[in-house]
Amino acid sequence: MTKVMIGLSGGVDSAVAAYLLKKQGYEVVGGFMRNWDAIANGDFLGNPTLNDSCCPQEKDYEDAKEVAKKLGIELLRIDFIKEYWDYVFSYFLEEYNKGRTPNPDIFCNKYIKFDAFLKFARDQGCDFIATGHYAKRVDKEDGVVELHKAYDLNKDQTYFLSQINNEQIASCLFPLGDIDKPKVREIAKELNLNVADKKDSTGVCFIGERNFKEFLKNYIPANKGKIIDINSNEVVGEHDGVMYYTIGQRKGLGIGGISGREPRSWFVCYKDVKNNILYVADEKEDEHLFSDRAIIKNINWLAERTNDPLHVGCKFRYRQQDNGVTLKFIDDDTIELIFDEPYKAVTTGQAAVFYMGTRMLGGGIIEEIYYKGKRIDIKK
RNA sequence: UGGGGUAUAGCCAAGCGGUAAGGCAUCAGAUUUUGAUUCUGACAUCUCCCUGGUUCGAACCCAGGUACCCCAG
Repeated sequence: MTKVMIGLSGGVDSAVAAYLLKKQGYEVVGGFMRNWDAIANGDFLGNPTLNDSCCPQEKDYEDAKEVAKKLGIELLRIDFIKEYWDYVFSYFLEEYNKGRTPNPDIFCNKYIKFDAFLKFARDQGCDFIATGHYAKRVDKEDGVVELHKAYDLNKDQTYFLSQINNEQIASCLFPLGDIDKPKVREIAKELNLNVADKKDSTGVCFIGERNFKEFLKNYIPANKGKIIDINSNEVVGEHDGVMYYTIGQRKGLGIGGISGREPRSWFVCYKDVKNNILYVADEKEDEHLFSDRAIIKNINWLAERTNDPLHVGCKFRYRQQDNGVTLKFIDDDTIELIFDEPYKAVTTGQAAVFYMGTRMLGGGIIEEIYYKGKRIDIKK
């Protein structure tokens, strides 16, 4: 009998995924990962649950235990706190310190859920791991395994899986690939699962929904500086540290009305890390927010390598529509992207993920961005 | 201590005798397994710098203060 270890998070998605696997005839065992320890990791500022008698992760664990009991599967608990810090969080901090905006969850998948956890599962004698991600595994006749967008395009999470390789994909099952979220909730209700109505979790995985700036302050000290209007060069406000902001951001700038000017919303369009200056524009469609070309590094390519330019769909952030781009390999680890038209707020450190139809071809990390021939992510 | 101007929520700013527009910011909620974006809602009620006065009624009129700004010195 094929043995599968499902990552049970204590949420509704993985619970239903576990049920579906069982129904399909697999021998299923659950694995609950714990990757963040607020006390050990010095996570105090802005931590709303620090003083709670039971931290939310323990609540999730209790939920997962109840699900496992109900489904009649064994549940193992694994700590990856050190691995998460070493492979995901230290990278995350490095990126922020460079003034970029990383996506930790993509690296959490690459190094924790689809690597450390996979190894653990293998040691436990499992043939596959499975998760509650919304993504579809497609097995071709020739043995090739492809990863496609989920049937529920609204919940599709292939963006977060863009750094896992073919070998990892081949070792993983995604039971939710062909059903949508409402159906998942429905199944959970039919099974009378305790988590049937549990709210979807958001925020950085394992850390959760938080005041992000306060969270970062635990690791990146505040450093006040000027906010400058990129168009007029006037000082229009003061920030707490350029690291806390990201390109395209509107909230949290604290810029009020300015005498003699029409009151408008301001958007971050450039971060001068060296001089600790935040550049903003007061127009939603300001030219400084756009770019038309990018260099992508850390390429994880799942399809056949091509030297010819390829026109594909590209997401520069989660839940964004596919943007048309022409992709060209510079070398194995570098891709140049020419955009069909200028796109807004493409941000270094974020992932660019490529699609051909529903198939995810791979992805990489946005390294440099250009507009009209000029590099705009560094040096104004 | 000559002249002129302005004082309305955190910031801009309407209002010109009839019972405080709007925007920005902020906060809350929705959306969201990154950071953002987006959407919805809340947000001056011993109140309009202070003290008096006129009036049925004043942020708006009058008088006297106070603060700041500008031009002359």
